[in-house]
This record gives sequence, structure tokens and C-alpha cells, in this order.
Amino acid sequence: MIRCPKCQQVDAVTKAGIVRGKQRYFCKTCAAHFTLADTAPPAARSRHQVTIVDIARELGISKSTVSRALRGQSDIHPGTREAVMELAQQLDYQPNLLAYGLVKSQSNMVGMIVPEFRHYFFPEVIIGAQEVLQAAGYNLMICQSNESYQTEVANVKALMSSRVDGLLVSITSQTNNVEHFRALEKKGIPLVFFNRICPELDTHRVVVDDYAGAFRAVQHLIDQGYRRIAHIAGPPSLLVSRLRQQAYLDALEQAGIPFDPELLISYDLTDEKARIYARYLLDLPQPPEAIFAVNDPTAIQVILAAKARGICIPDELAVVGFSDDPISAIIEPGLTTVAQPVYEMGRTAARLFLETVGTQTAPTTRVLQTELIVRGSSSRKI
Amino acid sequence: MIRCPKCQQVDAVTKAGIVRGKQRYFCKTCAAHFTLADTAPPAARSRHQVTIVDIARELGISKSTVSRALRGQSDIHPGTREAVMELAQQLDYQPNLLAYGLVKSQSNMVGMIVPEFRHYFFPEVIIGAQEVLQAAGYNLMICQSNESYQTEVANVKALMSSRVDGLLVSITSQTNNVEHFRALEKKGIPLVFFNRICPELDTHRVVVDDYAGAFRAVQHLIDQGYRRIAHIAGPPSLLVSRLRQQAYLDALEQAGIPFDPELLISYDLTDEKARIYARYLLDLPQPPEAIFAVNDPTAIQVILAAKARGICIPDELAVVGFSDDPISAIIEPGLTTVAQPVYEMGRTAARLFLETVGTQTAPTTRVLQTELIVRGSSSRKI
DNA sequence: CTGTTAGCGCCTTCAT
DNA sequence: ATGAAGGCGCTAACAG
Repeated sequence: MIRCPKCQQVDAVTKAGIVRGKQRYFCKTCAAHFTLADTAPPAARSRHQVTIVDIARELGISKSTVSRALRGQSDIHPGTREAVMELAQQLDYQPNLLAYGLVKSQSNMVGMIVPEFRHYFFPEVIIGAQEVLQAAGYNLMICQSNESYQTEVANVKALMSSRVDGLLVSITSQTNNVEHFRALEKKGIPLVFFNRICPELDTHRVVVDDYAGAFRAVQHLIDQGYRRIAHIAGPPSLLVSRLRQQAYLDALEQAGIPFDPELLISYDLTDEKARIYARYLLDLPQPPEAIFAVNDPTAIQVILAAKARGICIPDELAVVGFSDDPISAIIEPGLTTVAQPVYEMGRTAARLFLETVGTQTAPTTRVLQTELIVRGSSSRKI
Repeated sequence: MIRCPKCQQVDAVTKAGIVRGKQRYFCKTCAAHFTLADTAPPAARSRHQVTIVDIARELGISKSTVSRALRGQSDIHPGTREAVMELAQQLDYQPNLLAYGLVKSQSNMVGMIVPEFRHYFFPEVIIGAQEVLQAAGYNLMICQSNESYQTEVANVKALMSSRVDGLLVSITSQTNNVEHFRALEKKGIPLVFFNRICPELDTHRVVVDDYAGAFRAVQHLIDQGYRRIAHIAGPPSLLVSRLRQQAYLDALEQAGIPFDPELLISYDLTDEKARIYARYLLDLPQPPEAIFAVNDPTAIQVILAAKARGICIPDELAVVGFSDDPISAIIEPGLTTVAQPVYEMGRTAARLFLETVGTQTAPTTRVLQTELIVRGSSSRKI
């Protein structure tokens, strides 16, 4: 039941031997030979995007020539090139990246996995990364792991299925097992961690000097005369948490302030828990004079809780955060915070990927610097 | 120079006729026939992802069978299915979505174009959309148009090249020409506008009742006793701007308050300009008693400018925004605002896409409701 | 300068 | 229940 591409008849068609590995047919009505490739009716391809074959057929040339012309390769007759370009334009031809990716085994996509993007931090990183990637011809595929290890694994698998050319990731606070990342290394897929890195994995990394930033922050509180200083830390599973916490401990020790375990709380970074622990600290029989929070959203909750209790900041309580979320400058009093170059972090991660791809560079760690921004939440002089 | 896949020899190979359209070869050393397909050396495929062919070869079955087994199709011997599944697991096989997409001509990706995602609104929409899309097996590809028409067009092209199965978009304030969207319609690609829609395009839409929300907001100001009410509007190119502005005018008229053109400013929604116009209004010889801003970021700038001048809110100036950005509840005084279900808007847009895809439903417009949230910026009773 | 062929990884008839 | 073959759209040798 082969149908002739010209007359659409079925009965008049007979087999006519194999030529170049293709079964040929002969239509007695049209008196013409054809192969199965010819039988794809233009009608059947109704709502399909235009392909180089469409252009080739229209122009009566081969699809290779079209391909070459489109890519602006050498060895092309200027005339044909122009003709191709013009028709492509006219037909609104868009190259099929799926096909391109299949043959080149590269998708021109890079994946990004972030734990959330409700707060300022991650969206800003994304903006930075996307800018440099887009300029280099890459598209970004963004996944939210929602702080869930399971989801993170699923995200990695999904991105691998899409054959992303590389991955930029900030791990969840639940990520203990890193086998899903090891698998990537084996497959030679560039992996760049930023902010929340995997210390046990020897890959590219972009971080800030968390220890130095946090140390500076606590030191600032001490300089302002605060002694009883609490710290609301992130989960110990995250290196950033551990570093900032260690800096807190070391700064206290250096100042000769004894550490009170009651004043150190580590939590899972959910807004809800932040509220709870902020209140808990403020309601302590002997409440802290200052609180250094692992990040700005946490510090904001502390300020809100304090204000709700009529506690005067910074006279009765000082607060310091981390990251310089725009809210820090808006809330009253302004939140003293350790600013990190978030946007730059995204750009750097993306650049690291670009440098790596293809040229298998050795794992690099880029450390960006922080800056303490003093506002009203920790100082009366502002 | 054909190399035998078994013994790797070249000299012992001779042609051995064509079978089923494929040139066959015979190796005198191995005494075995093979075709070119067999000659792909496993060595050469060093760092490549595992494919169904790898699994098939390992198991000594055909790739069709592997394909069927993997997809859990009928007609498969339970034994082979298990064997395939197990090996796939063991080899960490991930189906190649590029190949899958190519053959099915669908990518399982949907594109999203937003003007920015620095503020609360768009990230929140993305979160909502991504949740329902992910659950349905789709991945999201997000682009920022940066309020640039050129970039928007480029984004559409890029997403088309990636052969996204649909598009969720909020247009830029510069989008006057909509031909790039018309092209999508012609190709039958589901298109859902949200928030910033294209009135001239008959597609799916998700909006809130902007007019009603804005009217309610201005009415509230009038109820509170404010008469000289200004409006900082968005660019007239956006329907949301026009609707909110019209509501402002109508609410004034209904209350019998004469419209003062000096008090209506429309601007391009950049933070910088927001600051400038906020100051301008406050510095007017006869400044407004209240300002209704097109969105929360604008309103925030107004509050900041007022505070910088020592103007007391709400006694000397009332402020109302739109969207209920989380900052609204944090800033002091709290910002009265028209809350819109942002997260739900994302979910709805995604659902609309899912309903459409495949089943060519008629263009639908979903209108979500707003709610006026009264805070300290417009009322002393709070 | 251009056409031909093979193949990327997968799905889908069509045979067996 | 399984294999063989063709094709999705494109690039990449290899012949001319």
C-alpha cells in the first residue's frame, strides 16, 4: 500500500529494485520512480516547523548546502547563500536545537539547581549567571530543590536527561549523600558549586569568605560594646553555616567572652522556624544583647520579633545579618549586614563553567570578598 | 578501510553484498559478517552517556526491545523487561530527551518570558508555574526580556529553537509590535499571557481584575478623607497600567473630586525613576495628600522618599501600592496594598497551558480576584 | 562549490 | 515477544 507522491494513487505502484540501499518504486500512472522518502506528503507536515529540507526542496538544492549556507561556512556560492538566507528569513526558519544537540551531543543548555528562590539571594545569582551564559549562547534551565534531597536528585536526573552541558548548583541542607554529583563527574559534565558547596567533592566552586565576613560581623558587635551575643546559625550540614558559626565562636574567644551554649541555635532556615527561635531568644530569662543571624531573612525575623515586643534596637538589642538583602536597607532600623557580591557570584559561576567546558581545567575555587555594612540595627552613630 | 568490529583488523575485510538495503562486510579472520552499524567501537564512545543501544548490546537483544521494556509497554517478556530495567539502573541510564523530542516533535519544555525577576512578583509566578509543570513532566526555561522589545523577540526565537511545547509570557513595556507572537499562533504553539497581556492577541490569558482592585484602593483613600490624591502610573503601553489608571480617574470622578493632571505621572517602572518621581511629587508647591502607586516597589520608593523628608505617614501623606510584596508588611508604616494571588497566577497559567496542549481549546481568559490589605500607610486605625 | 552518505538516540510500523 | 528498518532534523566526512 505505497502511495505515489504525485498522483496519490496506490494501485499503479510497483517495486523497482534497490538503489543506493533504498527501495525504489515506480508509478505506472505518473511513469516516475520514487522512494519512500518522497512519499512524506507536504500536507501531512502541516503544523510543523520549517526545516532545512523544506528550504532545500524549495530551492532545488541539497540540505547539506542549506546547512552550510545557514551556518555561514566557507565554500559556498554567494548566490546560493543569499537565496538560502532570504528564504529562511521569509519562512521564519528556526534551527531545531534538539536535532543540533543530538548530532553534536551538546545541548547548549546549562542546568541550575537552587534550594529556593523566594528570597533575594538566589534570583540575583540567577540573573548574574544567565547574563553571561546567554551572551555565550547558552540557555539556563532552573530547578528548585526546595531544600529536599530527593528533589535535588530528581532535578539532577531531569537535567541529565535534557543533556545539559553543565550544572551550577547550590545544595540543599539535607544533602548528605553526594553520589548523584559523583555520577556527573564520571560522565565529565562540568559541575560548579556556588554558595552552598560540597566540600567532599573536588569540583569548581564559587564562595565568599564566609568565615572572614562572619568574624568581622561579630567583632563589630563586640566593638560596639555588646558582650552577650547570640547566634542563630543555619543547619550544620551546610558548610556556610559551619564557617559562620565557627567565626562567631572564634570571635568571642578572641575577645575573651565566654561562650554560652544557650545563645547558639541552629535551624533549618525556614521563615517559620526563624520566627520561633527569634522569639525564644528574646524571651530568655537573660536575653542576649545582640544577635548575629546566619542570613538576612533570619535577621529580619529577629527585628520584627523585637519590635513586636517593644524592644528598642539597637539600644536593647543589636542585630546583624548576612548578604545585604535589599530589605535590609528598607527595614527600620536598617539592618547591619555582611554584603556579598551575589550578582557577581552568579557571573563567576557561569564563567567558570564556560572556561571549563571543552578544556577540562582543574577544579578551581573562586573566593569573593564580603563587606560589612553598618546600619542602625547595631550602631547608634548611623 | 573498514575495520572489523571484533578483531579490529582492516585488511581481512571484504564487501559481502547488500542485505536489506545495508552494505554487508565479511571478515576473513573472524569469519563473520557485519554491517557498518556494528563497527562503532565502544572505545570511541568513551565519555558518552549510556544509550539503549549500549543496553541492547550488553543484553544481546535489539534496541527496539530495550525501548519497549523501558517504556513499560505491553508485549514484553517479563524476564527481558526485568533484565533491561536492572541493567539500566545499574548503568545509570537516562533517556536522551533531545532524541526523544526529535522523534516525537515535542520537547517537554515550556518557555517563560518575564520582563525582570528582581522583585517579588515574577519569581513568585515562576514558583507557581514550575510546580504544576514539573508535576506534569515539563521543564521550564526562563528568559528575562529586561523590558526590552528586542530581547523579547530574541527570547521567543531562542525558545522556538529549543522547540518548547508552549510559552508563558508577560510582555515588556516596549512591546508594540506583536508579530513574533502571531508567528507562534500560526505554528500552533500554545501561548499563555499572564499579568501583562496583549489585548490585540486572541490567546489564553491570566489576569487579576486590575480595574476593580485599583478602584477599590483609591476609594479607600477617599474614604479615609484624602482628597488630593496622586497616581504614579506605569507606562501606558501596558494594559495593567491603563486599567489601574482609569480606575484611579473613575474613582475620583465618582467621588466628585476634580482631576489634577499635575498629580498623574506615568513612568517606565525602573527603581531609579520611581525615586525621582516620588521626590518630585513630594516637592510640589502643593503636594498630594495621598499617592496611589501602580505597584509596590514604586510605593516603597514613595515611602522612603517621604521618610527622608520627615513627612509623616499617614498623617501628612497616605500611600497605597499594588501586589502585596512581602516588603509591604515589613516596612514602617506597613504599606496598604492591593493583594493579588501571584503564586496562583503562575499555577493558573501553567494549568491553562496543560489544558490546551494537544486539545486546541478556545482562548480562555482567567480573571483572579484581588483583595485590599489596609496597613498603616493609609490608616491610623491599624 | 555541491551532493551523498552515515549517524546522533530514540520511537514506530512492519515483519517474523 | 522480538528484530529490522526508517525517519525525526541536523552535521560531518567524503566524493566529485
